[in-house]
Order: sequence, then structure tokens, then C-alpha cells
Amino acid sequence: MSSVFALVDCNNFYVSCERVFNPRLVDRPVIVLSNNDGCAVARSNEAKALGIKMAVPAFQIRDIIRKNKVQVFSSNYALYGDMSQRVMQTLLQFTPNLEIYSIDEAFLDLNGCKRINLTDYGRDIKNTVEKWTGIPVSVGIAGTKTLAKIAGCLAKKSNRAAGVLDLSSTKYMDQALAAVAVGEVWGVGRQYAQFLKANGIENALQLREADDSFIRKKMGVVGLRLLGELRGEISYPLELSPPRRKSIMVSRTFKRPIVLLEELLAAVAAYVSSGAEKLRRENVVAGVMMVYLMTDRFKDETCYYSRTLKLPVASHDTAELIRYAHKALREIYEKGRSYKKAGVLFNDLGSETMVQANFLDTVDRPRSKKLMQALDLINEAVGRGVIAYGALGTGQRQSWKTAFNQRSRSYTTAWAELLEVSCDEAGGANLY
DNA sequence: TCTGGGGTCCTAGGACCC
DNA sequence: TCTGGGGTCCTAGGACCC
Repeated sequence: MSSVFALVDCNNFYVSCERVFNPRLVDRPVIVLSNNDGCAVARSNEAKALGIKMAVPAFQIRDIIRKNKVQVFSSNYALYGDMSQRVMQTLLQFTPNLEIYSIDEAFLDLNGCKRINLTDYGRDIKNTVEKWTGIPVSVGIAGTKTLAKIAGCLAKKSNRAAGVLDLSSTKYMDQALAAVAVGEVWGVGRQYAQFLKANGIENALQLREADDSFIRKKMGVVGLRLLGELRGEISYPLELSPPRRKSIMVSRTFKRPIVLLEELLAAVAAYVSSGAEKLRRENVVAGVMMVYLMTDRFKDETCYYSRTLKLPVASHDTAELIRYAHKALREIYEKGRSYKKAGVLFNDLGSETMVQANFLDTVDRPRSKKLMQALDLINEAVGRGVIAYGALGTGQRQSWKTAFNQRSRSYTTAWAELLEVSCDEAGGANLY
């Protein structure tokens, strides 16, 4: 029995989220920047047309922004996360067999809908999501996930297809694959694209016809799976319940380089707090913690220092984890050096209900559990970070804090930031 | 002057064991 | 001169994804 997958992909997702609450942005060039307002990570079609590339540093496109009045936003993760949930909830109306692949993409199992016209069904999905959430999407339909991605990629490009393309029959398959550059295929990144092109494989069709042993040798078993998917054999089935995460990482680049140990200690404490919160939200504890420091990666001789430590008892207690992280940090810190980034990685994640006790344990676990529950409850009710450990520092001393200088409101997740609408004398509505 | 963050999987090589 | 072989585990690094 053959399968049918639909890939639903939100167009220019972060930009589209901003547009939902700010209609003035429609038809204008808009970009959303990464942390510290560093790089362009989302671009409207108008911004793409101006030649603004993915992940280009903001300072390199300053002239383009000014000349073309490009609207620039800092990342507003609270808003995008919430809008993503709305999109996914809408998709669940179509099938419970949904794999949320990323913040702006999902695969749907369309096996139950064989008798109806799949393009019409795709259009129905697209129209419903746009109507219910305001987010434009494109839909690719095909027999494997990789082919569905290709269909989606073509659907997005072509005006005629109106954002939906069904490649579930083989009729136009070769034609479609020939139109997709090899570097656009899911699983072919920069390195492989360069290598494949050097070997005369320039589009998805040529890749599908490539020699198995050649691909096996150069791209490993992952390459073989990719060939299979292009040929219509499923290498990647739908994953309905996501497998448990294997690691949790929190890391940030600093606005300015940091030299002082005290400031690094505060930064790392902040990252541990947020990591520990994530651990608790997922009901897991970490058995291993890694702390690292990095100097500027754009200067020559980038240095990387890290210390991994196995915790005596797997934990998600913020205070305990900060203690260990600080110990590790003191070990790798070198005085006088200027650091640009730090991070904390939690590994060996296990269920919180199956913690291996230790006779020498110095932490009162039941008490810690209650304390963490209270802390999470309060922060959830009153606002993130309202209650925090003193180790994070306060006010001026929080030099590690990420900058978001052009952030829009959290329209959907904060009472104080709701969209305001007023009517002027002529009866027109104004948005603030 | 100014360059993001958080994940996954695979592979090769070394340590170690029998 | 001549130095086993195979399995497992761990780690670092590289590729990819969004």
C-alpha cells in the first residue's frame, strides 16, 4: 500500500506572524532578526527580492534597509510560539496523524483521503489555516516526506499552483524533480551540494538516478535513505509522538565581549535556570552537565573551553545545578581573556520518577521538588523570571542579557501587550 | 563597531575487554 | 623481521535540519 504525506509549511513564518497583528506590513519588505538583532532569519518576499539573504548579518544590509524602508523586527519568540500552536491546532482538524516537524512545518498523513482530489484537499487545508490564523502556508503532497518537501518547495515558487502541489502520482514527477536544484533537496546541505555539482549531479532528478554505491561512499547511509525517498520508498515514516529529547542546550552570544568572571557566573546561572526550567517542564532530570565558554568566532584563533561533569544524582534543581555549573566555569575560566559566548548543555536525560539515589546525597530531594514546583507556579502565573536566583545578578550587572531592540508586542501571551484598536472620527479603525 | 540558537544522526578512531 | 581479532563503548567532529 502506498502512502501519501502532506507537508504544510508556513511562508516566511516570523514575518507572517508580525503581519497578522500589523497589517501595515503587508506588501512591504519586512525582516526579523536573530538574538541581539544580529542576522536576518526571516524575510518577506519583498525583502528577498531586494537581495537580502538568509542569515545575513544586519550590519551588512544597513544600506538596503535604509534605502528601501525595510521594516525590521527583533525576534518575538513568545508570539511565534503561540502562533505556531494555533497553526498546529488547526491542522489537527484535518487529521490526528500529524507530525510537528518544526515551529513552522508539519507533516500530515493523508492516507485516509485517497478518493477525493488531493489538490482540492490541500487547498482546503491552506485556506482554513489562513482563515483561522492569518498565516499563509504552502502545501506539498507526495508519497514520501522528501518528495513532499520538494512539492512544497515548488508550490511556494510557482504562482500558478496557488501554493499547493500534488506529486503523489508519478505523472509529472520527473519534470518536477528536474526543476529542483540539488541543494534544495531535504538532506543536501552546502557541502554535499558542492560535491554533487562537481560530479555532474545538479538537480533532484539526477540525484535520484545516481549510483547507489557512489552515494553510499560519499554520503553514508543517510545518502542512501535520501535516494530511496526520492524513488518513492519511505525511509522516514511519520513520527506521531516525538521521541524523548536527548539533550537540552541553552547558550547565548553576548552583546559585548565579557572579561570578568563575575559576569560570566551570572550569565551561566541564567542559562542554567532556563535549562532547568525546561527539564522540569518535560519531567526529566539531567545526569550530565556541560559548561562551555567561547571567544569570538569571527576572530582568528577562536578558543573553546568546556567542562563536562557527571552529577552525583540526576537533577533538575536550579540551585544545585547552578552550584555545579559555577564550579565547572571556574575551572575553565582564564583571567584576562575576552569571551563572546557561553552555554550549558544537559545530557543523559532520564525520567524524574526513576532517579538513582546516592548515599552521599547532600540535597533534600523532596524539599527541593516542592521549592521548584512553587517557583515554576509563581513564574507561570506572574511572569517569567519574576522569581529568580540572586546568582543571575540584577539591573546594570546583567551584562549578559540579550538585546531585542525592535521587538513587537507579545500580542497573544501578555495581558499588558494586547493589540489596541480605536476608531477615529471618520469611523476608521487604528491599530496600536 | 556590528555576525543566532537548538537540535539530530553518523562516522572514525581510540580505549578497553575477552 | 615477524606483534590476533572482534565486539562494545565513548568521544570528537562533521554533516544536516529549522
